[in-house]
This record gives sequence, C-alpha cells and structure tokens, in this order.
Amino acid sequence: MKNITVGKLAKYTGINLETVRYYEKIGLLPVPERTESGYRVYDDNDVKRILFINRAKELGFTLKEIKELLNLKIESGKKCGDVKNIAVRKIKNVEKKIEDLIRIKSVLEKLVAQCSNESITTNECPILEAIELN
Amino acid sequence: MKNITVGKLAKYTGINLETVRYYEKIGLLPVPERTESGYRVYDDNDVKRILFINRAKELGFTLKEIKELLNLKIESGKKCGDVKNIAVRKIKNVEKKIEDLIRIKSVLEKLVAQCSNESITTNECPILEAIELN
DNA sequence: ATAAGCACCGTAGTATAGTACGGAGTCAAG
DNA sequence: CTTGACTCCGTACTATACTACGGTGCTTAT
Repeated sequence: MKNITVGKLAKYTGINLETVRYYEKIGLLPVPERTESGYRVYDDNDVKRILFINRAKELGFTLKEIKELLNLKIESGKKCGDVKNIAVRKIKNVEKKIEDLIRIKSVLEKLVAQCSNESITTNECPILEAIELN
Repeated sequence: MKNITVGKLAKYTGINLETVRYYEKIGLLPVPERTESGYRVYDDNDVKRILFINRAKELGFTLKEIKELLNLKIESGKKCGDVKNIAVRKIKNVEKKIEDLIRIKSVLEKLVAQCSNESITTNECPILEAIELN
C-alpha cells in the first residue's frame, strides 16, 4: 500500500483523521511527504505504526512511552548502549505486566469455575487476590 | 490494619488523598464508615483495593473496567450467569493483552541481542514487528 | 487551652488524549 | 466545468483521571 491519503490511513486503522494530525504534532508519527498541493502522503509503514500505537495504548503504555518504544532502533552502531538500557528496562516492565495479567486471568478462571458449580457464594471481592500485598 | 484515616490510606497506597475521595465519588471505592465527627474510616481491604486499582491502570484498564472487575463476585447464587459471561469476556481480553506483551517482549529481546553483537544497524523501527498485520 | 496538623466539603484547575468546527483550497466523476 | 467528497489549518471543545484550593471543623501534643 503506497501513497495513501490521510483519510484512508484513518479508515484502515480505525482512528480519527484529526488524531492522525495530532499524532504527527506530538511526534508519534513522522512528518509525512506532501503532494504538490500539500496533501499528506502515507504508506504501509504508517498503517503498521498506528496499529502498534493502538495496541500499545490498550496495554497501558502512554503515548510518551509508545514514542520511546518506537524510537528504539540502533542507528549506525552508536548509542547502542542507550538503546540496550532502555530496552532492558522495558523488558522488565513488560514482564511485570505479563505476570500481573496472568494472575488476574487465573482469578477470573477460578471465578468462572465457581460459577459452574453453582453453589458457592463469594461475598468478598475475589479479584483482589490477584494483587499481592508486600 | 484497622481504622485508618484517609491520609494514612493515601500514604500506604501512594495515591493522593483527593484521589481517594474521587474514587469514592465514582463508586470505585465503597462508601466508608465514618467517625462521630465525620472522618472516613478505612482498613486493609481498602488498601488492597487501591493497590489493585493502581496495577490495573498500568495494565491498560480504564477506571470503568476496573470497577467491573472489582464487582465480579457471586452474590447468593443469583446472577451467576452474568458474572460468568463478564468474566469469560475479561479472560479473552486479558489473554490478548498477554499475547501482545509477549510479542513486544520478544522484539525487545531481539533488539538487546542485536545490540550485543555491536555490528548490526536497524534503521527501520523494529518494534513494529510486534504487531501482526491482517 | 492552644497551635500544628488532619480532615471535611464543593468547586475549580490541570494533564493527557483526543475530537469537532469552519472557512478555504483540491480532486475526480459526471 | 461544476458539484460533492476530501484535505488543509488553527483553534476550541470534550472526556477521563486526577489535583489543588480554601474556608471551616476536628485531634493531639505540648
């Protein structure tokens, strides 16, 4: 998919056209090429990028963090250490999220199981078990 | 921990005192008991609840969704089907999040590995690989 | 018994992340 | 060559989730 307009980009990704401009303004989307008449021109990569942004948001990353994720690339050997450090931090962060989600999932599964054998009543909030106190 | 004040609750959970009142207003925290003079009284369970809210937020749940999660309990046998339906939906949602996070994690790990053998340069955005196009 | 430190309340302000508006120019189908 | 759909832009508005303010009342340590 090459040379698509902002309207199509918005349509393909399910976001608002104005949101595309907004993402451009805050540096989340690269400044696009323009046609002679000044229309923005996008392609595949922009679609991918927005889909990634959409998912990352649902995973609890802020736009600022998403920007950081998207900027994680190794540019001509230099700054490799920085990239590595950030990536390692992000990995830890992601691992913690996965752990918590697994814990939430297992509580939900337990709840469904209890629902199946009708009889049991939980008057306390079972989901609270998903978080460990320290 | 019993009979703690709103200030202590805020301190233990790392949230702002005003946020506690806000959570109460939107029904995310139960209406607490009051002292004779009208002070809110909290305990362990409220601490747990707020810690859960804090984590759930970082996992990309909105306050509305968190409320739904916290209300997932089986009350005296009835409405068990509803609870089950909601829980099953939430499980699917959580599974999708876990999958996406695993994919993001593996991209980040690949990046760190590339960083380690110095030579490779990635000029494109590697994190975009974490989302599959369909 | 008095001052510092909490808590009460409603209301207003802030940050983040969009979303809408409206007047003007552009493109493409008939 | 016009009409309708699309795009441009800046600005302003909205929703969510807090966060601060400020006047008053309560609690507690000296």
